[in-house]
Amino acid sequence: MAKPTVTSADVARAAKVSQSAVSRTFTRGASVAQETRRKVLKAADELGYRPNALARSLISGKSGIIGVLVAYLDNQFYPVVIEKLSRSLQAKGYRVLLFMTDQGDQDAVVKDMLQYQVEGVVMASAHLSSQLAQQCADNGIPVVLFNRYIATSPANSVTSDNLDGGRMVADYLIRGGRKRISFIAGFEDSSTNRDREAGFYKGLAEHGAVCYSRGVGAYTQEGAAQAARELFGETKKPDAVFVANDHMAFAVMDVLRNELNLHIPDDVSVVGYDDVPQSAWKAYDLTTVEQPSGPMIDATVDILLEQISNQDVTRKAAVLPARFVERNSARKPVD
Amino acid sequence: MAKPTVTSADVARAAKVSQSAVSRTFTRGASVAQETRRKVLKAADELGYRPNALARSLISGKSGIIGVLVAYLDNQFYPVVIEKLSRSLQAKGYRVLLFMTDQGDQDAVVKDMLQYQVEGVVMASAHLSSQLAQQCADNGIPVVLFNRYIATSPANSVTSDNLDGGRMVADYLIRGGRKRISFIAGFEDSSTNRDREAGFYKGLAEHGAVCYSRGVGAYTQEGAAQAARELFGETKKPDAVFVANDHMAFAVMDVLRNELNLHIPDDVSVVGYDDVPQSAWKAYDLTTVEQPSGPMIDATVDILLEQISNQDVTRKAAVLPARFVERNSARKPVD
DNA sequence: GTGAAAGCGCTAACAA
DNA sequence: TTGTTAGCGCTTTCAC
Repeated sequence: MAKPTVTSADVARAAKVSQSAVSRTFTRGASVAQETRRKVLKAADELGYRPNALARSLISGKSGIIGVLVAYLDNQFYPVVIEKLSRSLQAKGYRVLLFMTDQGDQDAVVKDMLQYQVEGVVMASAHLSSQLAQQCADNGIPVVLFNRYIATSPANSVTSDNLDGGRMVADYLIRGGRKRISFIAGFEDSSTNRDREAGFYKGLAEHGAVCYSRGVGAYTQEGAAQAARELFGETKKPDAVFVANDHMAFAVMDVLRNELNLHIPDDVSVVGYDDVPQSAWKAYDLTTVEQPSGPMIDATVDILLEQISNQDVTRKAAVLPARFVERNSARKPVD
Repeated sequence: MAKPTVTSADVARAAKVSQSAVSRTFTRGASVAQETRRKVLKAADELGYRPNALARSLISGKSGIIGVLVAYLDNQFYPVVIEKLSRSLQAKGYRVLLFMTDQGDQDAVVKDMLQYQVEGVVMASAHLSSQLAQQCADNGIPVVLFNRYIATSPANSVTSDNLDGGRMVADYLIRGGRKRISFIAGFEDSSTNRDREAGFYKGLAEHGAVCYSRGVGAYTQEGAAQAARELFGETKKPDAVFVANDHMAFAVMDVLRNELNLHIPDDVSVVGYDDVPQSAWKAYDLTTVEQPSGPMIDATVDILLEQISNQDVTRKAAVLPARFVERNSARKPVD
């Protein structure tokens, strides 16, 4: 288990060249003669040399690390995002330093990221004090708030058009002949929930309708299940429910079917939001609104890389179009 | 957007102490006088100083970074693992450098991790050339193969008792009165699949039974669905099927119910493996075998940290007990 | 194209 | 306890 730590100096010695020649050989775009390069690579290979990225970062001022902050991975939307983000960043030559964070320790986490000289930060944490993004901005580090925004923050944001998405849901349910349409919220103070709910109400209003009843699921399945039990415990039950995300919608469907013996979509229409992979699973076959995670990731990476290279610090707010995905958990409009 | 990069020297100057005094103040366990520490902290706070972790790592030889390699996050088992692993490591003062890897680029990824001076590596990638783990071992970096093992590798491994798990499934199905019991495999060359399958056959044999038919799903839902269609396309259909993981089992259940109009568990018993969160969702209510992800992560972190601090490089192979989880996708033994 | 020399920001002896 | 002094392994002028 020897770990002799081969350095560029060792390689230089073996190849009988200067240490800088070794450095140049491993630096893209440096001018090295064919022959020198060959000698260096040969020696490096024999010694098992690998450049120390930390030392390189120290002097170059570029760590090649992007910090990613996530609150939880229960909702499959986030694993999908992490996978795509990670792959995209890797392809561009960056690495992901991943942090899971609860509300409590966010401050320490951001501090830690900063110490590791991350070149950019992606925050997909639901609760997010606007101060944290500010802290990064103060250090000149670009931040992208993913799937959330804070109006007062200097941070960039990438979201999908939750307002329009909510509106589409309302429109679809009304056209499907629904009369008593309810809503189960996520976190009431999250931007995603606010926009989806506002768009939903607007859509109802366009048809002269209003929301029949309302519960709060706090983006958890237990919360959503409980909210469903309450909303459907009334004598005059809703005939449709818009749930603020798919993750909660699955729990709602389970309660409606298994505890309340309601038939979906005949007795009640259920619509979710996100279009996570499970929505397409036949046992749920959930009508929902797609958040285009691919394009959202692309936008995130674009903004980040651009702000890392340029000093352009214009605040960007990308809003990608939402797409209604019709499946079989909500009664279809007859038209 | 100034980014003046405050260094310890700047703080020293402001606090009128030496640069080393600043360093000591930010080094746990160093001896600094109350008064000195106070002055330093005050100056640091005013200047907005944060120690550069990269510089620190360079000299201390400890990066505080653990590399984590994952192949894909479709199967919810892995997001759960990543979340727990990440939280546990953070709590112990380490950070996670996350890499998604396909078969093709594994080599480059490991090279990259090594360059970043990771202190340990967790590999949860399904296909894994034993050579990679070897490479890390050569550099004296502890490696834990998570949920997989390679007999010929010097790497540690943490798994659950897949052999016993497979055996329990066979036993349960037989005791449930099943006669034509089939198996849908994952990756045939993965250790998880090999052990689950071997244990399963052994369990059948103990009752004098054999496997009725067999398909391969390659741990994908499409593959599993196709395998199910084939196995159940025969005139004499199976009356039970053990699917090598939950992720595939959901797809199998969907095919059985929606395409073949079979009733679960009356017509056919389905048993999965992993006990991912979705298994408890009522639409599936999948009987399965739990892999204890919590204890598995604990073991992983323990092994890693111990080998990082000690030079004890004894190869460890932790095998945690599996637990049968009875739900309602398989006919229950009457006993 | 190449080598010498000067650091990047920090920790860790070593004296004082 | 404190300051001084070497570097950690690398990139990057700068002459040659």
